[in-house]
Amino acid sequence: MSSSDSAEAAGTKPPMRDALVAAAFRLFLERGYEQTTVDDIVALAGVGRRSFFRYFPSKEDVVFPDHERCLADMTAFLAASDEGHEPVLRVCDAARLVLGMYAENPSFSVQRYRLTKQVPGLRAYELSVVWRYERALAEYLRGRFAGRPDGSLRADVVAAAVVAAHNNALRSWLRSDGKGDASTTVDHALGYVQSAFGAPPAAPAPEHPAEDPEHPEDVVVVVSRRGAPLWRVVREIETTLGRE
Amino acid sequence: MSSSDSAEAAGTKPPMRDALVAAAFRLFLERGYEQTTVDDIVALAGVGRRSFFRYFPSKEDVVFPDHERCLADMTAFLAASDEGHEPVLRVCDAARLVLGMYAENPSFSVQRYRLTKQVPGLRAYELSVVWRYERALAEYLRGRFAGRPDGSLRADVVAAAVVAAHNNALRSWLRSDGKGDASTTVDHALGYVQSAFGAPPAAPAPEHPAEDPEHPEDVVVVVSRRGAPLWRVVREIETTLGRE
DNA sequence: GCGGCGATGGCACTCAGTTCCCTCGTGTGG
DNA sequence: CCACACGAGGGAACTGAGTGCCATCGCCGC
Repeated sequence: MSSSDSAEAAGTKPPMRDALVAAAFRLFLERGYEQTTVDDIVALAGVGRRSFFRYFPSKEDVVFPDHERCLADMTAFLAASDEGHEPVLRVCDAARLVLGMYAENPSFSVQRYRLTKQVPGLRAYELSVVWRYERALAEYLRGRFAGRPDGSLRADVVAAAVVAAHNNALRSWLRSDGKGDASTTVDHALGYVQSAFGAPPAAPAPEHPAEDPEHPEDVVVVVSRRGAPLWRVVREIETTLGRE
Repeated sequence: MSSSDSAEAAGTKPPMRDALVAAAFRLFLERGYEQTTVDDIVALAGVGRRSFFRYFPSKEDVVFPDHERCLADMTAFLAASDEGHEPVLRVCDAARLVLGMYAENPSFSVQRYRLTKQVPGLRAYELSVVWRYERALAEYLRGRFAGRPDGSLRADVVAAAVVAAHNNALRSWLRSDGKGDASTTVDHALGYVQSAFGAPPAAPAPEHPAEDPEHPEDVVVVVSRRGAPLWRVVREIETTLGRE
């Protein structure tokens, strides 16, 4: 955003912006989001009404004051990725970046979660924010999957799955008032997505001594194939091994 | 919605609602969405301003006049599903239901697509609509996956993947001005999701005579497991069989 | 004819968001 | 020292979406 540009570059934070966020959340928690007008917020913060809209293009934006910066961080993270990184793993790490932002201020995140949960307008706004994250992931994957058959489809589906897994873990963490360990939960959720799309789970610490990933001689598979499609074989193995 | 209740029951359509939609789209296409006020619409339709908001709770709703009914249809479809239906396959069929609504009026769908593509407010609104579809799918899957480990996570991820695949195919169809066959495209996209989540692709016409899905005796798998995770085994089989 | 009653129109209001202009402090060149 | 530009903030007035309230009209049963 325009405000974070100069602020981030100079390292100084505009006190007015923070004052507006603080005033807004006090009123939102006291009497509810829709019962609070912008005039109420600026009156409490002691600033002019016009200044509110200088810092936040809409009333909803004050609820998500740092998503613009986080989105920029994620975009930069993905742009800095090269061919050496496994694509699905990379977008999972990008998702972890977002989780980190939530985990920085647990109490603030929990308050906001309670707000967005019960205010339809804020839920809709949050959707548009999440959509931009998902688009960023999908765009990155689209570039990495270029050439593969159904590259664009795979990119969209994987991005949606990663975002869904991230949000599932995040919401579960937020529902527990930010008490537990967020990264553990999200690692597990993203591991499921990675396993579903054939990518290795994020370094699950090999238990066996000196296992060389180049020579998977500890995996011996004998398949007697009589025309069964792959999904049938996979399901057979899943039930045989007893659910991963 | 309130209006479609009585209309659907009686089979008669309120002419006023349709007149408002027609007037709105004429103006939206002529001078753009944001350049058209609700007063313009009601003036062209020859009705009172208050009546507009009786039929459409917001200006955005007039762009999606039948999604409320479609969402109800999908909910009913899922509610009518019993244990006999494979869950992932079932939500894919539910997604096809939505596609059918778009395919009913190709020209209208294409016009709306062009509109939502370039108006941020409409894109945000469409997200909230899509979100409700996704929630309906996820709720259904949550019920079907109850008991499985990570049932809620799987439900969210699969629902998101199905919606993403559906939207990818739908948008590709809309970009081609609704010329090609929409269901073929979406079948292919949903087939990818089904294969990714171990569910059978949509009835790929078994080549072998009288294959009984209850007795998969034509699949013989022998796995010598020495601590390898499932994804390694699956990858091994994939390379062995040569990519499905 | 009379009294609901549902659908509609009309008016006034709130509030988000924008436009335009003012003020004030700060620096800068003459 | 003064004039002037400039940027941050303040504030009045405006547009437009959405709501509440009430009057009106047509229709139906009695």
